[in-house]
Amino acid sequence: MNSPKLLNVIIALIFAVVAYFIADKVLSTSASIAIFVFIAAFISPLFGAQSGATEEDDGEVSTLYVGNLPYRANEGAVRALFSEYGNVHSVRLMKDKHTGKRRGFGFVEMSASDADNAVNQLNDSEFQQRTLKVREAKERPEKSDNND
DNA sequence: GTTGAGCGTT
Repeated sequence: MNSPKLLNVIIALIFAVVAYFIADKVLSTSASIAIFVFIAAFISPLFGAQSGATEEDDGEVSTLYVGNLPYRANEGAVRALFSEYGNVHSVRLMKDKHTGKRRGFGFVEMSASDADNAVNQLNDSEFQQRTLKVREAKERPEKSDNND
């Protein structure tokens, strides 16, 4: 199960240990325990969300390719736009790995049925005074969990 | 700080 939330949990754990050492150096020993409990309470919902599946799962999630996006557009606007046509699972705007500038295209993950509707509605449509190009993603499977 | 067809990252 590869999820970005898992990374947040690991970071939270490291942060808890670091906070424990810092609290142990600065504050007293009893207080350091309180810091650890405080951090533990912070990462508690993270574990619950991982084993509880609190997010709505429609089962089938398709990845949509969105091109011809304006450079001033952000993921929030794209997510809001696609949210009008269906349940948006995730929105990722691709940026250059060297400069960090937006390349003008991104990927939107949403339900298969809603995604098909969003493609037919948002494809060649006007967004931020620009014509959007919405299509199904060519590569990258949704199931990236292949372990022998 | 720029540009304008395209298919991507832990």
